[in-house]
Parts: sequence; structure tokens; C-alpha cells
Amino acid sequence: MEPIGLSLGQPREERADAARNRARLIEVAREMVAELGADKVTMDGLADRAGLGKGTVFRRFRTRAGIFHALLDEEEKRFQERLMSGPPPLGPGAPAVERLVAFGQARLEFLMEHRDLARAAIDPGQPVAIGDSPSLFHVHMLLGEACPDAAVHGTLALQLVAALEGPILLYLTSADDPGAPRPGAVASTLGASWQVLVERLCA
Amino acid sequence: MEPIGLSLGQPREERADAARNRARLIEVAREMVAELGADKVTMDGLADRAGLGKGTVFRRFRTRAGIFHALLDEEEKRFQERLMSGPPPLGPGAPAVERLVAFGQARLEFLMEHRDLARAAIDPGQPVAIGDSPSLFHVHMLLGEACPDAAVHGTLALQLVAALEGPILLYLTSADDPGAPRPGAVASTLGASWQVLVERLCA
DNA sequence: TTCATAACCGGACTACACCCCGCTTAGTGG
DNA sequence: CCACTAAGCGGGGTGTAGTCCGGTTATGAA
Repeated sequence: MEPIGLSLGQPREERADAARNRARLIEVAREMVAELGADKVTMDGLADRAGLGKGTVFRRFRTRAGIFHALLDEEEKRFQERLMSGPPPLGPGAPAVERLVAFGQARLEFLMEHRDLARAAIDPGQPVAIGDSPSLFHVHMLLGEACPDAAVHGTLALQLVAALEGPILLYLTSADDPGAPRPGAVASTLGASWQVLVERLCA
Repeated sequence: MEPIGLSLGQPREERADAARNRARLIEVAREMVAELGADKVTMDGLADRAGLGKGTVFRRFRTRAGIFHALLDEEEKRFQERLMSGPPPLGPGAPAVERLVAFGQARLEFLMEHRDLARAAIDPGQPVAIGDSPSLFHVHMLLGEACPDAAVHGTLALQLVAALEGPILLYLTSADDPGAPRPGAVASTLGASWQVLVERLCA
């Protein structure tokens, strides 16, 4: 007989050993990033140090970028928390424009803080998954609330997110560049101009 | 005796054989891109097909991305030409805001047309050189003219360029994705929203 | 024409991302 | 407790980016 009922979204839950290994890999990866920098972390090295086979690493994370994506995701969750249920103006309770400004500035700080991870999480030859990105969703929502008349919300939100994240993901030099300006300074400069952008857009 | 005079900016002109090889490599690379797609072009393959050693390819272009950058640069020059001396509103002669809008729309079309090259020209682990990018320069100039009151021009221009180029460089799926929307449609949707962005910013 | 030298060339070599497939083990139903 | 099966595991194999260095050649000067 077949088992009754429909299968779930995930065909099967992750096996216990697999989950254990994922956790261990993430832990070791975090150590290695802190110790050597993201660009010195290799799949072989990670597997060795975790005491696991190379195949295991790839099955869990698909690609090298996948590892850093997983690391970043953990931080991202904490950031989400602040948006959804933190104090205003970042969290709910303030006017939309204010929230948008606050979001941009917080997001810039977040990205600057984790920029090595964020850069390493980009999979070359694979588009950055923005479609299901919480950033895009959040900006889209606030934009619809703040300027209901701007007809092209979807696209505009995409461009705003690009304006916010692009400079750091694409154009900025990496963290260990000696001639780089202080991260805080960059974030606040970009933040100021984000504010101008948003406030004029929704005037 | 030492030769008189100061040395030039470039210590020495490129040797004739080197120049010949560069030209040949670019030519063959263009063929291969057209024939196989950018992601199927390998350094070994290029060297073989050009009848040259691999070392030569790397000396001329530094990295894999460097090749595509060189290819794109040739197109880019033609684009520049239109900005500097073409008919308005893209070229000089129209009000700054109009030129900015026109620039964005032309740039989007340009990037969509060459998006595979543009994507391939990104060197992972190396920031995209925006500092000396003509796009940034152009936007910066027009922005200063169109809204002299927006204090943060430099950064704002950077963000605008990111809003323009980011979606295509970062977030869009590549050309040979079957489910992708028509390039022209993407460019014009993004273009419409670029217009909203610029016109409100400089209102 | 010949010489000196700096730039150039080729291709073997290294390192790393990612694939593959036979073996092992966790989870399940009897 | 046992047998069965699918998921998981390991680590050798492959392809490609990028490095290195001994031999070669273009170029300018004598």
C-alpha cells in the first residue's frame, strides 16, 4: 500500500547526521573566515578542518558562494527581526518615508559590516537572487505606502535596492584594502545621499 | 650616455608583435563569444585557436574577465561617442534632466544588448572599476547641472549609476535563460522607472 | 650588419571549484 | 531486533584560471 496523504513541500526532512554536519560546517567556516579571511577559505580546507569529505561540503552548499550565503543568512535573519518587530523608525510604527530612510541607513551599515561575506556570497555566472530578497520586499512595501502615485513600484523598488546595495557589492574595494576609507564613513556618506534620494522621490 | 628627455607615461610603447597578438586575440575572442557564448570561452581554448601560448593570453589580459572587458571596451567607445558628439538629447544641446533621462535609457539598451559580455567582464573578488567609469563621470556632470542643490553629488551619482546598471549586472538572469523576458521589454520598463527617479529627484 | 637588452613567448605546473559513483548509515516497517 | 531503502558520505578525478621561468625575438644603437 501507498502511504496516505500528500507529500510535504520538502520531500523529506533532512537526516539527523546531515543536519549535524551542516551545523559543524557552518561553525568551522565561520572560524576560518574570521581567521583567514573569506577569500582564503577553500572547499578542501573546510572539509579537512571539519573532518568531513569534500563531497559533503558540496552537497550541503552546492557552490563555494553557497557557504558564504549560508553564513550571511544567519546574520540576515537577525536583521529581519529588527525590521519586523524592532522599535521604529526601523520597525513598524513610523511614517513610511522615515522607515525607508532608516532602512537604507541600517542596511548600509549591515552590508558594510559584512561586506566580505556579502561579496563572497555572490555566485559569478549566477544572478543574485533578488526576487525573493527581503530587502526588495520591504522597499517595495514601504514605497507603495510612501508614494502610491509612482506607478512603476516594482521596478523602482528594484532600482532603489540596487542604488543601496550596488555600491557596496559592486564598486567598493574590499575590506583589507589598505587605502580604503573607514567603513563607518562610507556607510554614513551613502546613507546621507540615500536620504536625499528617498525624500525627493516621495515628496 | 643616457638618452635625453623624460620617459613617457607608458614606459615604452607596446612592441609590434605584442600589438599584433592582442589584435588577433581580440578578434578570435569575439568569434568564440559569438559562436559558443561567453561562458564557454576558456583561456586555453582561446590560446589554441589563436595559435598562441596561454602565457601570452594572460600577459595581454591579466584575467579571464579582462578579455571580456577588452571586448566590451570597444563597444563602450562607440557609446561614448554618442554622448560626446551625437545628437541631443543624448548628446549635448538638451537640458540636463532630459539628457540624464536619455542617457539612462540608452545605457540600459546598451547593457541589455551586451549583457553577457558585461556580466563576464566582472572580475569576482575584484571591485568593478567605477571610479574612472565614463558613466559615473557623465551622470555626475549632468546631475551637478540639473540639481545644483543636491549637496551630495558624488555619492548620489554613484547610487544612480548603481540603480541603472545594478539590476542588469547583478540581478537579471542571463541571456540564454529560456524563461527570461524580452530584452527590449526589460530595458524599457527599467527606463520608465529611471525617468521617474530622475525627474522627481531634480524637480 | 651586428650586438645588447628588454620585452615577449610558450607550455609545463599549481591550486582550486566542482563532479561522480561505489560504499556506508540513518530511519522505517515488520 | 532485523531487513530494506534512500539519503548521505568520501575522496579520487576532471577542467580551468592563473603562475613561472628558460628560451626567443623585436628593436634601437654602434
